[in-house]
Amino acid sequence: MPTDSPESPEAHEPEDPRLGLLAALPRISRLGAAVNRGRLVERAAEHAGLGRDRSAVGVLVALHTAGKPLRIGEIADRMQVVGPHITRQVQILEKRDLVHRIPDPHDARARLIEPSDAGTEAVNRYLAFLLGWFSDALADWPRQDRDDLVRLLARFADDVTTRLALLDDEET
Amino acid sequence: MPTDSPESPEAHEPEDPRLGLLAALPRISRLGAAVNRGRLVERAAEHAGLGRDRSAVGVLVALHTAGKPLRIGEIADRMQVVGPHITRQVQILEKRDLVHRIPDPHDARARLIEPSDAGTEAVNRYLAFLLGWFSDALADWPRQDRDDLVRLLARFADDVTTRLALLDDEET
DNA sequence: TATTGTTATACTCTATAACTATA
DNA sequence: TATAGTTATAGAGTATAACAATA
Repeated sequence: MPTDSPESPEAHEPEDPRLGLLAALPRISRLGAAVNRGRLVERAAEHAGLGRDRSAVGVLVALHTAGKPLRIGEIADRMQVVGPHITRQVQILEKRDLVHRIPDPHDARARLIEPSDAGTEAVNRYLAFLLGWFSDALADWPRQDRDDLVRLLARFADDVTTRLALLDDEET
Repeated sequence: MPTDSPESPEAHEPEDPRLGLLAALPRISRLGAAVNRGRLVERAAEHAGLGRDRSAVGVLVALHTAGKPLRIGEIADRMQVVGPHITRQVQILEKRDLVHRIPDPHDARARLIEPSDAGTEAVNRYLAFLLGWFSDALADWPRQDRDDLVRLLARFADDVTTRLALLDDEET
């Protein structure tokens, strides 16, 4: 029995939005775990010939998403990790010829990280595998719901990303 | 230029649903990272007096979500990790008196893990902090969008969880 | 014999600190 | 002096294998 309902004006009383959100948090967590470190992504990586280097795969995905070569720092920001971690993942990827380092024309301190042909092909296979799996999961959904989910989820994630950046800034 | 558009019959041509999904994947990943291991959850844990034990916090959240004592194996399943990991996190939590082990009346091999009063209070503060932050992020959204997001996200996550369980089963 | 959990061990992920080179 | 990146090191997160106790 709710303790904080000073009035109940109508049958369609809008419930506390926090209740739905509370239920959503663990689900976001599980979803994130599934996309970041479950057997599904393990399989996808295997299918793409990427071994079991989750973090290095993340770098390739970040490069794919950006659609252009990125500096170490940019990759670190997008992945929400610190620089040295990316330095090492990139070294691993470079040893496997999945990425190249090219000089940044605007700054001699930095290098741009660019996927090789093999890297591009691998990340494409990786994403195609994941995409197929999630498409199957949504196959029975009404188109409207599917569209809404993708649209709202994108907006939500972008809002959250923006606010997290503010949080980090204010920490400095 | 798209290479796979055999026809363009109308302005509102429904685009390939995979395109939106492709854009959604990295966002799910970022969202998951924010909820599972960013500075936000670090702050929330600090605010709740839970130190920096992300994984142990996860156990407390799992217990809170379940609303009842859970066995080690059940916690591991819900968190998508293996048993020994949970054994250790629970040992840490027990040392801090944040959980208790009680015998499982139905099976002498197992024990049920139950949050202590301190553990319950801590996880409540933790979730309240997170919930407040996410509520703020959604504060400017139209109520309809907010409701849709929460509803569709929950359904999606549950679908995915079900399908992941099938994946694990078929691996055995 | 199968299942629940624990112990022991090792590998991956990620952060902090100290440093180098360029701006 | 500030910024981009690297090296070195340490700690958290997580898995696998071998085992114990109970079903």
